[in-house]
Amino acid sequence: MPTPILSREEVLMRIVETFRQHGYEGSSLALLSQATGLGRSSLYHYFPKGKEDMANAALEWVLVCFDGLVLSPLRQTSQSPLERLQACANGLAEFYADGARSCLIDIFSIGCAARLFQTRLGECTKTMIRIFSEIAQEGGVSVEEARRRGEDVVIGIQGVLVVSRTIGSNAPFLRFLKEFPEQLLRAE
Amino acid sequence: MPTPILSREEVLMRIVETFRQHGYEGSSLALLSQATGLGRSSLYHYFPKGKEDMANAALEWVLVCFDGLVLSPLRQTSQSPLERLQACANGLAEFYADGARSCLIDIFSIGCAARLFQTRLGECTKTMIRIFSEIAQEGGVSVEEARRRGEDVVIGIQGVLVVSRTIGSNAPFLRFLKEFPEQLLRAE
DNA sequence: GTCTATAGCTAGATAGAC
DNA sequence: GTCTATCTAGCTATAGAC
Repeated sequence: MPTPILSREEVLMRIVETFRQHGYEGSSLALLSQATGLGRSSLYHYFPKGKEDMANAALEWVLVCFDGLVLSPLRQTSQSPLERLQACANGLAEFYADGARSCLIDIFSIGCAARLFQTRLGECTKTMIRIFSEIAQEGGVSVEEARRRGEDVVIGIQGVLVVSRTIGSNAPFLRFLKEFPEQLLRAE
Repeated sequence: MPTPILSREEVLMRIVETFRQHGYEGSSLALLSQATGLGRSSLYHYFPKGKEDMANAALEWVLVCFDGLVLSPLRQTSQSPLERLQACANGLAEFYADGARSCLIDIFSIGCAARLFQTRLGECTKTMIRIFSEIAQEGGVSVEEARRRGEDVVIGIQGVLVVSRTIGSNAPFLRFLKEFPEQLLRAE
């Protein structure tokens, strides 16, 4: 069969999807090979250290995507904090496919992947909390309260993904997206 | 060596702990054997269908524990809704070891365990939402709003466990426990 | 860069002695 | 009930031809 030419980004997207669905330990090389259409050897060509390399690249790539879709709208200082948060909500909807996708930060915090990635995962979570806190502060919320609300938003994102996944419905996810911008900025 | 006599409950607790830490696919029979002190053959004696049997028993057992520690305080109709929720918060602290333990409902919703358990996991999540909603209604919250807040509590529990786990701190978990009873019952 | 082949290991599961 | 031994299958990873 003719090898379909996949860009590195397309390969990474499919690897990410596999890890999201099956977790680190559940993503065998056979699955990753099938998902990317690349043979085992090709995978080792792109990722010499094997599965750990793929997971690392997947995590870094997904963080780039997350930044582009979810965080960069928050930096559009030409818009109001509420407008930026609504754009961010749209980014979240796309990034998580309306709640159908899991978060790799959650997935990689389980099992032996946790030991490999825990430092990075902690950094990411703390960064997300900080960024949402800063938006709340821009919206006039006091420093301490903004810090709590930023944490609450990240808690909400992770929690609503788990709930939506377990009940097999995106309704909680969609409700969360609709409500969190005003929750973050509400008067104290 | 003399075989330590473990009750079925103690065995189950250790199996649960293993699944919580390593996930379904990451929990090899070797790990489960080591965690329980039982040889492979003994494990198959107690759980004839192997790993799937163990995971099933672990899930059912953990639900019994959760009911005893977290949900049963909510049924103490001699107390006010707020008092019951504070007792429930204490139960959550014990059940999740102040946020250090993961939730098996989250863990089993990933990978091939998801296919095995998704119906049960959905039931559990929906039941939890319903129970917290009912407490909110008892506290005077309207039906629709109580439904939303019950969902928010379950979202909060799952989310704060993920956040606490990834940043390696129980501070978010402890704050959540302190705040959620009044959040659930607050005036509309 | 992709292929086949295979090493070397560990997985889950089973058999039969005691 | 627990033990040792073992099966088959799948795993990650590597080697070498093309």
